[in-house]
Amino acid sequence: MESRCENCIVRQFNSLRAMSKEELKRVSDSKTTRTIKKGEALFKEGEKLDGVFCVRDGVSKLSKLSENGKDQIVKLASKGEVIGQRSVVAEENVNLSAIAVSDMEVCFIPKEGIVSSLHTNPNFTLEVLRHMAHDLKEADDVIVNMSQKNVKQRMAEAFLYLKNNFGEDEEGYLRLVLSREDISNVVGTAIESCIRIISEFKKKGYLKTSGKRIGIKDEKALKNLVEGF
Amino acid sequence: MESRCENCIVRQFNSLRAMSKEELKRVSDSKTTRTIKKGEALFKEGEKLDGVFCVRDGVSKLSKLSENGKDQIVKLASKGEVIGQRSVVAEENVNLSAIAVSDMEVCFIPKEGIVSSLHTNPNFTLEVLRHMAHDLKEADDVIVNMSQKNVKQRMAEAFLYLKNNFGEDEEGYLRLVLSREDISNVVGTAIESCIRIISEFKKKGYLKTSGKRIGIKDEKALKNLVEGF
DNA sequence: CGTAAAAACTGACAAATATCATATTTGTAA
DNA sequence: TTACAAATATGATATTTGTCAGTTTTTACG
Repeated sequence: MESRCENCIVRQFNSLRAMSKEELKRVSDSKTTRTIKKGEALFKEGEKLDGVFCVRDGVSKLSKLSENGKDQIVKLASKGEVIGQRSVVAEENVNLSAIAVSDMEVCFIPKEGIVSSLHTNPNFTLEVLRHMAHDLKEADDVIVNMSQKNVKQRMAEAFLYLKNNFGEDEEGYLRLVLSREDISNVVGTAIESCIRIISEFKKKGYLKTSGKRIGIKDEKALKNLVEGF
Repeated sequence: MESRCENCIVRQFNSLRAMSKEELKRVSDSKTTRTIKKGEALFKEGEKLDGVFCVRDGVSKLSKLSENGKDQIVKLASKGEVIGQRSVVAEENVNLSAIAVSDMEVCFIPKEGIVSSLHTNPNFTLEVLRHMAHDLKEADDVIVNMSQKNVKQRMAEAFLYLKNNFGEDEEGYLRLVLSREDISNVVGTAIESCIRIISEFKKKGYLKTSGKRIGIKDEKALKNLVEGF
C-alpha cells in the first residue's frame, strides 16, 4: 500500500487534507505504519498519547470500561478517521480505550507534527475543529437516543447505522461483524437482552443471521420501529 | 455592566481571550446585548444561527425535544460560556434548543467576526478547538453515565454537579434552582421517578428541600452512591 | 478431525423504571 | 386574601430490562 501520506487516499477523508505539501512531508517522514490484530488495543483509557492514529483499514471501537466490567462503546472509527485527536488537542490523557474490532492497518503520527501545524496553519486547525464539531453533534445525538429511546429502538437504530456506515456483503449480511457483546455495548444493554431482541427481530422477519453475521431483511420495519410506530 | 468586550471579565473564561485587540474591537462593535427572561429561548432546534451567544449572566439549558414530548438536557451553559459555536463552526443548523433556566444577560456576536478570525488567527481557532475537545469529553462521559449508572446514581451525580458548578446559597441550598422536570430531563428519567428519588434522599438525610429549592445535606453519601456503594 | 473454550442462546425470575390516577402543595395574579 | 393553575408528591400497577442459571452452537486449534 502507498506509504507516503502525500499520496494516501485515506487522507482525503480527514483533517490532514488541509495540510500544506511541506507539512504533509514532515508528517510522512515521522509517521510509522502498524498492523493491529482484531482484539488488540491501540491505547487504553488513562494513557498518555504522544501522537494520533490514522486508520487506513479496519475498524476500532472507542469505549470506556466501568468498575462493574461493562464497557460502553462511544464510537466506531474506520478508514480515514483520526483517533486520539481529542487527547492531543486538549493535552490530556485519553478518556477512552481504542480496541480493534477487525484487523487494522494504521499510521501513528507523533504529536509534534500535528501540534506545530495547529499553531501555524489555521486551515488545518479549522479542519480539525470542524471534525470535532461533527463528533460533538454525534455524541449529543447518542445522549438523546440513550435517554429517549428504548432498547428495541436503539437496537434497530444500531443495525441501520451498521448498514449505512459499513455496508453489506453480496449475501446481504452486514459487512462489519460485531460480537453480540459488542453490539450490546454499542446499544447500552445487557448481552442477553441484545440476543433476545435479535431473536425477536428474526422471528418478525426484520433480520436474518448466519453464525454471528447479521443481515437486514426489512429495513422499513426497523425504521418504523426507531420512529416509534 | 461593562459593555466593551475588551474589558469584559466573562471573556477570560472562553475562547475570545485568544483574540487580538483588533479582533476584539471588531467583535465588540458588531455585538448586541440582550436580556432573556427565564423560559425564553435563545434559539430552537433546527434554526439557522448567524452568530454565537456569549453568556454574561444566568444559565441556559441545551436540550433536544423528541416526538413524545420528552426533552433531554445535554448541557447547562452559564457565565462565560459561548453557545452556538458548534453550529457556526460546522456551518450547520443548530441541533439543540437553548432555553433560559434563569434570567439571562447575553451578548450576540454575528458570525462574521468569529469566522474571519477562525480563518486567520490560529491561536483563536486552537482555543475554540480546545473548548470543543473539552465539550466532547464531557459528552462522552454523559453517554457512559447514561448507560452504566442507574437512575439513583445519576440523580446523585446531578446534585453534586449542580453544587460544584453553580454553588449553594447561605442557607445551603443549591443556587441554581431547576424544576423537577428539568432535573428529570438532565438525568434522563420520568418526572415521577425523579421526585420519588428526591423524597427518598430526603428521608435518608442526603438532601433537604424547601419548595423547589434543594440542598445537599450529606455530600459523602451521594458520592458513595455514585461510586456504587 | 475431535475437543475444549468461547460465544450465542433460552427460560424463569427479580429488580428497576415508567405510567396512570389522584392528592397535595406552592406560587401567582386578580 | 382568595382562587386557580401549575408544580410537586404519592400510591398502585404495568412494562421494560437485567440477572442468574443453564443449554446449545460455533470457533479455534492441537
